[in-house]
Parts: sequence; C-alpha cells; structure tokens
Amino acid sequence: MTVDEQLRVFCRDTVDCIDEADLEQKLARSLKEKKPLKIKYGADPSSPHLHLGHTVPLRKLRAIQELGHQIIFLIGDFTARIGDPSQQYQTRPKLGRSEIAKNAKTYQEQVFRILDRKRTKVVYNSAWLDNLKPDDFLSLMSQYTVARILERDDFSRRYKDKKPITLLEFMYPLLQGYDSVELKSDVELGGTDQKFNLLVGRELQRLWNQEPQVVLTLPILEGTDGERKMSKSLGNAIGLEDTPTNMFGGLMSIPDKLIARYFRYLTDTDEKELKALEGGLESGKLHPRKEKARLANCLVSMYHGAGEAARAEAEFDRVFKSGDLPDEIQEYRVKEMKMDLVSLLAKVGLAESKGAARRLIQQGAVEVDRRLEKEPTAVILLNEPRLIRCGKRKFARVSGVTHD
RNA sequence: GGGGAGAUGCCGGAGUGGUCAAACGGACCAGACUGUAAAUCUGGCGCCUUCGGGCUGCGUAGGUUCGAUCCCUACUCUCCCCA
Repeated sequence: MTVDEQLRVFCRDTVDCIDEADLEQKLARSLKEKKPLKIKYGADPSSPHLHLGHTVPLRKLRAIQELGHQIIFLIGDFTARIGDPSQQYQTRPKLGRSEIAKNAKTYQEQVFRILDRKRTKVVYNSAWLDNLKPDDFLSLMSQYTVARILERDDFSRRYKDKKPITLLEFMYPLLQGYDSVELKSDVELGGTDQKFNLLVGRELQRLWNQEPQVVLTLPILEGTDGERKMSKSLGNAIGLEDTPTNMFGGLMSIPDKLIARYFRYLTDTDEKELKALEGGLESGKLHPRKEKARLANCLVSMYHGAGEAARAEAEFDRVFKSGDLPDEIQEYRVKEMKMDLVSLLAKVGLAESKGAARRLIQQGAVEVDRRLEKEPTAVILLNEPRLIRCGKRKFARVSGVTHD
C-alpha cells in the first residue's frame, strides 16, 4: 500500500496526529526499507474488564496491524501500581502485584478478540522499570519541571480545586514516556485523555537522541448515558463479556444522538454509509429506533456471532415491546414451603433489603405469577414454582424444596 | 518548622446542641408514558418492624451534656498561607 493510503488508515477518525509530516516520513522509510513501524499502545491493567470504549483504539490498532506494522501491546504492570492520574479527579487506589498479574491475564484474553495475536508483541513495563536504579530515576526526574507537569489539565484542575496530588502521580507521565524510549516506538496510540502522557514520550525520546514518536489520539467514547465517558465504575459501560441480551439491551438504551458515533467508532461501516446514516437520522428519514436495533445487532454479531445477535434482538422485542418473559429466568430453591413476599424478595436478591422490597411492592413493581401484588405481607406458597417479577427486568422462579 | 481551614450518605454539597436518617443537586431504583433500558412526569432512595416504632449513622478514639453531625481533647488524613 502506498504511503498516502496508509496515512489515511492511520489518521481516519483520529482526533490528533502529531504530527502528520513525521508520520508520512516514517511510513515512507518503512516502505522503502521494508521495516514495519513499531506501534505502541499501553494498557493499564487496573480493571480486567474491557468495554466497547476500549475497542476504539484497539480497532485502530487492528487496522494498522493489517497494514503490516508491528503492534507492541504494553501492559503497564509497573505503572498500574501508581495509577494513571489522567481524567482522574482523585488519587487512584494502588493495586497489588498479584492483582495486577491476574488482571493482565484476563485483559489479554479479551484484547485478542480484536487484535491479531500472531502480529502483536506483548510487553510488561516492569521488565525495565523494575530495574531502574535510583540514579536513573533521578535523571529521569530532572528532565521535567513541576510547571510543565502542572500545566497539564488534570493536574491543574485538581490543584485549583484543592485536591491532593501525590508525587507518585507526578511521575506517571514520565514513566509512561520512558517506556517509549525503551521501546523506541515510532507511533503511540491512546485516547485523547492520554495526549499529555504521549507527548511526554515524544519529548523524552528526543532527550535520548531518538526520533520522536508520532502521537495519535482517538476520542473517548461516551457511555450509555450519552454524557460521560464509558467506564465501568460510572455504570454506563457495555462490556465485551456482557451476555448477548445485556449487550443488546445496553445498546438500545443509548441516546439517539450517539447512534452515528457508535457506528463510526465501533463498527466497520464505511464513510459513505456513515454519511448517509447521519443525514438520514438528521432529516428524520431514518427511524432512530430501527437504526439503533441495527447497531445493536451489528455489535452483538461482532462479539457473539450472528445467531446470538438475532436471538438477543428477538428476546429484546419480546420482553420490552410486548412485555413478555425473557428466555432465561434465574431459578431459586428455598427451604421454606411458604414465605412472606418481603422476605422472599430479599432472600433471592430481587431486592437489596427487606425495606427495599417493601417499598417496591408498595410502588407496584412486583408481580407473582403475572399478577400484581401490592400487599407486602402476602404469603407466597411455594409448593410449586412461582414466577416472581420485580421491576421491568428482574425475574426469578422460586420453589420450595419438597423434601430433604 | 510556623500559622490557618477542613473531613457529612454512592458523589457533590447544606446543616453548627434537641423539630436530623440529615436540605438541595446528580447517580441509582420503581411507576406512568413511549420507538427502547432514551426524553419527560411522579414516587422512592441506611437497616429492622406486628407500621406504633426500634437500631446504626455525619474521619477515628475518648470526653462534656438529660441529649451531640453540631461543644471539648487526642489522633489520622487533606487543603491554603508563610519559611
């Protein structure tokens, strides 16, 4: 592929490319010398669960991989012990080594659902950072000034808001940047929240007399609430490991304005089609509900296969359009042959506590065998399985144990 | 090293001796409505309850008081100013 064509793949849908001339030059040389570029991507294994937001950079890596370049997937096991302050308002909890090792493993399994394992090199930054001598550390620290670090948005905001920042966190960008020196990376990819860290890498490479890496940033995908970035802790994430049903439902819950964006960043839809979609939604020619279902189907197919996607869609329609029962309902066996409804809900976990159960019943959220039950003290006989529904999407089938 | 301010529920943030299980906003849950688990409106949102109440709770540990989130002491942590 020509330099221009490759450049287009690299830069399509990226927010920043710093800078394009450097990249062009690197690509030209790579082509001439038949030497793939080293593309660095760092992951912080603080949480082992990947969600759709993570797939935005991963998909880009995959595309770059297809061009024949070398992906270096860096697991920041050393830096995870510090906690990346990016986008963080508060100091992150630090993780222990064993936990990080465990996370890193499950993390990789998920990553290779998108990346080609054979063409990806996995490295751990503890490999070199663990061996950094105090002396090396000091010289690294001497490369950057407090003002330079503090100018970074996350820090300055926290500083202004009088929130604590630890010295350890100050070091984070330097260590991440040093990884680039160690790897002699040609390109580093990350979310826009990583921009500062990525640029530090550029600078440090220069100080080590290396050619600075090209920085590519991708947007941070909004979660199902349509406002904040997708994140498990914010509860607005759709996980790669989510069941087809949940994934489908989660996608159906995104606000309409996100439909085109999700198509763009999460699926292989080409530019022409994207434009048509955007235009169609804007003008009202296309029905958002329909497009959203198409999006959901498309993504569930990608991660679970077309069969599962069709099933999830049918299930969604059945449960939410016609108010029918879902496919799979959790079954419970309890020792008692009869129980009052409040205790029952709390016992099988449909309600968090008895008080919560009582409130839900009074609010008309609870059905027993498809009949609304508004009496908290109602006694449910469990001589045969009872279908309990609590709210729109929590169901359980409960029966008493006949003999033991 | 010296001086000052502060720590409240999932988060932000009021309260400054009883009327505080703690205003208000967000998140969350439920109901109505709908094209969805969207938007909007309504209700709920510590635990237990025979629905009368009972218990735990406002950084940690003690103390004062009939009574403390609110006062005192020590401790831990954070922020600011000066050095």
